[in-house]
Amino acid sequence: MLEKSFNPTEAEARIYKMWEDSGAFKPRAAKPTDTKDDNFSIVIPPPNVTGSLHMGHALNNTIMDILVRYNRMKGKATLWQPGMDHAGIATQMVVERKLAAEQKFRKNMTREQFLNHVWAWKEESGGMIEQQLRRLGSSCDWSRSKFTLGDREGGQMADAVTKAFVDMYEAGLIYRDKRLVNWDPHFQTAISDLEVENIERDGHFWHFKYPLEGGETYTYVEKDEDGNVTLTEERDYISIATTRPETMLGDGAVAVHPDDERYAPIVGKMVRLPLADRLIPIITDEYPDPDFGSGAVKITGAHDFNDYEVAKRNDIPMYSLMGTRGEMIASEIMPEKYVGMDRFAARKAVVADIDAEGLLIKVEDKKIMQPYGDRSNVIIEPMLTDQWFVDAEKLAGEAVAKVNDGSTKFVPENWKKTYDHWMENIQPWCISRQLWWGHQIPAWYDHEGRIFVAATEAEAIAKAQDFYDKEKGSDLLIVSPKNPEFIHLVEEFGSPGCIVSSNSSGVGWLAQDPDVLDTWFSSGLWPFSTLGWPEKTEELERFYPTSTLVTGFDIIFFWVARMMMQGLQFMDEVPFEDVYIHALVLDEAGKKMSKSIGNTLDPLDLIDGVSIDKLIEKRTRGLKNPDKAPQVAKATKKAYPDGFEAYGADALRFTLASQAGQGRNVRLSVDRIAGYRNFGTKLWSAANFGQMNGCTSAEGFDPSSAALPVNQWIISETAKTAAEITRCIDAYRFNDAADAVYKFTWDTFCAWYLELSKPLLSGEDGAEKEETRATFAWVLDQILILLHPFMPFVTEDLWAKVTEGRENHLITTLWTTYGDELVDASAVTEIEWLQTLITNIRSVRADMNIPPSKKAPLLLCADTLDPRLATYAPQLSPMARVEHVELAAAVPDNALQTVVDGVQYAIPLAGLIDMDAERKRLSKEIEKAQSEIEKIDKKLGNEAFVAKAPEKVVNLQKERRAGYVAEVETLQAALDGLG
RNA sequence: GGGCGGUUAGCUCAGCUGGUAGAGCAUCUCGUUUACACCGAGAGGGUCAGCGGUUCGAACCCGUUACCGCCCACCA
Repeated sequence: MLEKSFNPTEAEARIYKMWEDSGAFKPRAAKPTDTKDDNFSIVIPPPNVTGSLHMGHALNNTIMDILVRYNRMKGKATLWQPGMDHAGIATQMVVERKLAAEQKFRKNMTREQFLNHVWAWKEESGGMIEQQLRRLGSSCDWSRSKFTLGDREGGQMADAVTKAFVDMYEAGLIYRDKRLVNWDPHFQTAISDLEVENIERDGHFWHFKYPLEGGETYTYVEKDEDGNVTLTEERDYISIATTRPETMLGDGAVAVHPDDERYAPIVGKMVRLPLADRLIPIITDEYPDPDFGSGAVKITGAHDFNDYEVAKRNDIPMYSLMGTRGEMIASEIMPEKYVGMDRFAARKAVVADIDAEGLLIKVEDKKIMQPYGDRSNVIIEPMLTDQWFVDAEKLAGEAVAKVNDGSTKFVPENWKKTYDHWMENIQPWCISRQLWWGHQIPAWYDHEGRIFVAATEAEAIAKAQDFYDKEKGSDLLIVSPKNPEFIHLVEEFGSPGCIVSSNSSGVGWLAQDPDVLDTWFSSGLWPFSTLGWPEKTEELERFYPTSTLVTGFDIIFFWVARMMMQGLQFMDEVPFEDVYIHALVLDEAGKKMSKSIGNTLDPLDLIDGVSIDKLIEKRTRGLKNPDKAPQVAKATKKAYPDGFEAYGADALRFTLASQAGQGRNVRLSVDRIAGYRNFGTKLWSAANFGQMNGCTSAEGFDPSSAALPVNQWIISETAKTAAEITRCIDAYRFNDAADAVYKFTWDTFCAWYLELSKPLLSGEDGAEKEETRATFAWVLDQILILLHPFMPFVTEDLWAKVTEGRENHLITTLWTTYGDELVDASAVTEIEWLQTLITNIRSVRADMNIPPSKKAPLLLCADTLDPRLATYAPQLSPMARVEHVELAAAVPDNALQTVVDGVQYAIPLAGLIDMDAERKRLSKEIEKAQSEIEKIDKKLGNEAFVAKAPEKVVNLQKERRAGYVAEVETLQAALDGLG
C-alpha cells in the first residue's frame, strides 16, 4: 500500500539528489560503435548570473529537459551543458547598487578593487538560478557548469574569448573605428543596435529660422500638387525643423533636396547658425524629403545617424557636443553658457534663446520614436566615439546559407524568415563596452596610438618590440605601465600614452584597452567554448555540433544569429542541427510578464505554494510605479483569490509542455496546473490499486504472449500510444505528446482498463489472474517510461515503489520501442465493442435518471446469444449495472433500448421509466441519426463526389450510412413497440 | 512604412499532409460500487471573425476586409 498521494515537497529533493549522486546527468561512456547519431547534446541558454528563475526559464528548461531525458532514455550519450552568463551591464549594475547602499562607489575604486567586489558577490549570491533550475528537475551535467567570463584568473572560457577576438582581428573581421554609435548616458557605455528599444513618445517639433549670411534674400515660392502657386514670400532665412533643438549647436550644414525648387536660389549660400554664431553652408543631398517639414534639414553629423551619413558624403564637419553622461561639454564651437548643462536642460535653454532672438517660428506637438536603452531605460544618444566592431556582413552570408541548405533547421520554420531578414540587413556589430565587468579587450595601444592585438600582454609587448626593432629600426624598450619592474620609468616619463620619440633610445608604453567586450560576443562562442574549445577535447569531438538549441524568439538576433556566425567561423560547422523556438509566457491577462508591471508568476511559488498575501507582496515589491500597488493587489487577488497550493514541479512542467504549442505565446493557466497535479495523483492512485492487487512486477513478462482480449487490447493501445508519443517528441510537438500520454493514462488505462481488470484481479487465482497482474504492471511501467520526460519526479518515485528491488533508476531506463507488432486488431475490435455497449447503457440510464444502485438485466434482442456477453458479464455488472444477460424474442414494455453495431438491446425497468420521456429520447436519437443519413446521402448523391473522391473516403461514407440506417430501423422498431 | 502571427464552446487553447469540429477549466444532472472526491457516470454548449474564390469536399488552400498582438525601420 502506497502513501495516500505523492508528496512533491518531500520527494523532489530526495529524488533529485539521488539522480545527481548516481551520475545519471553525465553522458554515458562512449562506445566504439557510437556514431554521431548516438550522441545528443544541448547547451543551456546561459541565464544571467544575477538572474532568478522566471516563467520563461521554466518553459525553456522544461522543454530542454524533456528532450534530454527522452534522448537519454533512448540510450544516447546525452549531454546537457549548463552554465551562466556574466551579463556585463546587468551584473555591474547590481553590484554597484549594492555597494552604493554601503556608501561605496565605483568611481572611488581602482578597476581591480571593483572587480574584487564583483567576484566576491558572484561567489556569495550569484548563481542562485542554478539551484532553482534543479527544482524544476533539470537534468544538466552540473559538474561541467561553465561561466562565460571564466574565473578570476581567466581560465579556458576566457582564453576562448581572447582567441576568438585575436583570430577575428587577424582575419580582418574585427576592426577599430571612430563611428557614430548608440551611447547609453546612464551606464556611460556604447551599446549595440539590438540593445536599443524604440518607443513612441509625445514630443515636439520645433521650427527655427536660420538667417542667411550677408543680408541675402530670396523669393520663396510654394506650390500645390498641380503646380499652382500657393505662397510667395521674400525671405532672408531658411526654415528648418527639429525634434532635438540642443543638437543645433553642432550643426555643420543645412541640407535640401537637389530637386527642391524652393531652395534652389540659395543652395551654396551660407547661413549664420543662431546662438553658436558660426557660418554653415546650404548643401544638397538626396536625404531630405521635400514633402516633410520645410524640406530643409539641419545636419548634425555627430549626433544623428542620418546626418552622420549625409555629413560623411558631403565632407561636412561633425561636432561632438556631449560628454559621457550626456552633458554639454566645452569646445571651440560650444557657447560658454551651455557648458555643463544636461542635454535636456540645454534643449530648454536653446529653445528659449532662439525664441528670444525671434527665430522660433512655431512648436508642434508630435509623436516621436525615441531610442531607449533596454537596461537603463534612458534616452540613447548617438555619439561619435572610437569602438571595436565585428564586420558582421562578412560572416552573415554563410550563416544564412547554412540555414538555407538545411544544415540548421528552425522549428517552427517560419522563424527562418525573421532570421534571414535580419541577417541580410545586418549592420556592423559594436562589441566594445565602457564597463569593467567583462572580458577586457586583448588590444594594447602604444604611446603613439598603434594597436597591438594579442592574447596576452607579454605577446603584445613582444609584438610591439618586434615592430620597433624591425619596422622602425629603433631600440625602444616597450614596457607595460603595470609592470612593477618599470614603475620607476612610469614615474619618470609620466602616464602611459606619453610620446617618446622612436628615433631615440628610450621607453615606449603599451597599455591595454580598458574596455570590455559585449557579453554576447562570449555567448556567441557558447556551443563550443563550453565543450573545451580552443582545446580539441573529447567532448568537443563528441558533442559539437549540438543537436538542438531551445530558446525564445526574443533572442534570435542577440544570440542564435551570433552563434551561427561564430560557430561557422571557428568550427567550420553549424553550432546546432535544430533550433526550436518556443513561445513567450504571458500572464493571466495575456500580457508579457514583467516585474515592473507586477504581473509575474514565480515558478517556485507554483511548485512550493504561496499564500495570496505573499504573492501580492512579491508582485508589488518590484513595481516601477509604486502608486499602482493597490491596483496590482486587486488584480492579483481577483485572478488568484487563494494563492497557490504546492502543485509540484511535475505539474508545472506538464502544464508548460501541454501549452507549448508552436504558436506565438503561452498564456499560463493555473487551473491547468492544478488539473495536471490531479493527473499525478490519479496515476499514483492507479499504481496503488495495482499494489493492492498484486500487480507488482512485469519482470519476464512478454506482452505478445497475452491471451485475454482485455489484456491484448490494453497492450495494443499502449504500443500505439508509445509510437505516437515518440513521433510527437521527435517532431517537437510537446503539447500533442503530453495530450497523448494524459489521455492514455487517464481515459484508457485508469477509466477503462483498470475497471475491466477488476473482475480478473479479484477472481480466482490462476493463469488469467497472473497474466492480468503482469499486464497491469507492464502497462504501468510503460506509462512511467513514457511520462518520465514530462513528469520525472512522480514517475521515478513510483518506478521504485511499484516494483521492489529494481536495479535501474527510471531516468536511465530504456525508452519504449514497441510498435504495431503488439497491436491485436481483433482484441481491439472486441473491447471497443464492449466500451460502446457499456457507454450506451450508461447513457440511456443516465438520460432516464435511473439510479446507479438499481441494477437491471440486459436483454439481447436476437436469435442467438452473443458469447461475448457471457465473457464480459463480470465487467458489465459493475460498470453498466447489468444484473444478468439473457436472450429476448421481443422488447418488453417498460424497457430502455439501445443499439450497438446494429444489434438491439433492451433494459427492462418496470416502474422506473417515464414512457413519455423515453419516447422523446428515442425520437431524438432517430432524428440525430437521420440527419446524419441525410448529410451522407447528399454527399453520395453528388456524382462528382463519387467520381472524384478517393474510394476509401466514399466507402467510409457508405459504411457510416449503413450503420445509421440500421440504428434508425431498430430505434424506430423500439419506438413503435412502445405504442 | 515593411514583415510576422492571431481571430474555433462561457474562459484558456488544440486541430500535424483539406475527408464525421476537440481538450482542460467552468456549467447542469446523478452518484459515499473496497484505486482515486485532487473522484466517478452522464449531459448541454460552436454559421471555426466577415466576404469572395479554388475543390467532389474548406476551420485548414488562395484573395480580400475588419479588429487584436508582436518584430523590424533613418522621416529631420
